[in-house]
Amino acid sequence: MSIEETIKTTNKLPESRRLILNILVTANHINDRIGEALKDFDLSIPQFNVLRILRGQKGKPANLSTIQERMVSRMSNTTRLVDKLILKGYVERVICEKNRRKVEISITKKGLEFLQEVDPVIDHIESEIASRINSEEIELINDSLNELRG
Amino acid sequence: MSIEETIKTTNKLPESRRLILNILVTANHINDRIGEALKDFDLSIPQFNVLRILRGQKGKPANLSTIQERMVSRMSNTTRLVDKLILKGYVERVICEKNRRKVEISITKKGLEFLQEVDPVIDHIESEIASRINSEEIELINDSLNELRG
DNA sequence: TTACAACATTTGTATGTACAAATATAAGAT
DNA sequence: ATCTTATATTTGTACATACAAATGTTGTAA
Repeated sequence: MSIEETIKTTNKLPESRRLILNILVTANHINDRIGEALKDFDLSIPQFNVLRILRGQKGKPANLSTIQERMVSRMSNTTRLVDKLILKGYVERVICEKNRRKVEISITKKGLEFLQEVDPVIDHIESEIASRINSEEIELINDSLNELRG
Repeated sequence: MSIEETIKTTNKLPESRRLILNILVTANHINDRIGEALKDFDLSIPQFNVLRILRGQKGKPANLSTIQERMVSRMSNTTRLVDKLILKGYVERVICEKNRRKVEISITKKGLEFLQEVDPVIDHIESEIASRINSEEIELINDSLNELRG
């Protein structure tokens, strides 16, 4: 379905706007699907991303600014986001000995086990979406999107 | 800059996740830029989209569900969003005579004039972003993204 | 050592959004 | 006419997010 059909506009859009709208609408579509799947796990998308970032640290704890710069969507309150994950027992927070301004955050065993449950569900959605186009097309999009971000 | 560099991960990502992340990160980048520009006009992105939808109606008023289905990102409280725009004098709301369940919403003269001020700023951002790739690439992305949404 | 700037996180407040329940109207069935 | 179901919007409540100010910490210069 074309972007015009999707947002039900009959107006002729300039090339640049068509592209931008298409990216935004597609991103929303993806977020909707992933967000819906995560709901079964009582997890928001930002929470899920924090957990994946922490797992990617492979044991090495991360501080708040590290998490923030790796987030897919930058957000302004990582403190409270991490609080939620601590309440659920998925992460823990220790004040850094060397630099007491910093806080070391790491994923717990429970968090890792939980992620292992969630992963296949999300992987499945991501694969299903991506499988609609072939590898060459994927590579082309990736290259172009990298350019667009400048 | 590759998606891996952008989100600063050293882990090898599967092709599908690279694509998905790339779309999401690029969409965030675009939203950040547009959102920042709109801040000068005291307008949020959803508010801006509602105004553009109403202008697209070319005088014909729209009801809430019409607005909702045309929104780039579906949202669950169009009533209050419209309230904000009414407070600013950009739109007006009239209860439909024929079907009193429906509400007819239309953009005011002030709203149209305001949009004319905002438009060139947003157009400029959209063109600047899109100009980083050529028309063929844009068309390829558009086609592929349409496929991805299924 | 004190003072000051830079840094890292946290908190307060306002605003935005999601979801479900409530309201109101319309259309059709009995 | 009354009851039920479907439709369209609004409201209540909880939660999320943005932004700025506040807190606490470190390093450095007078």
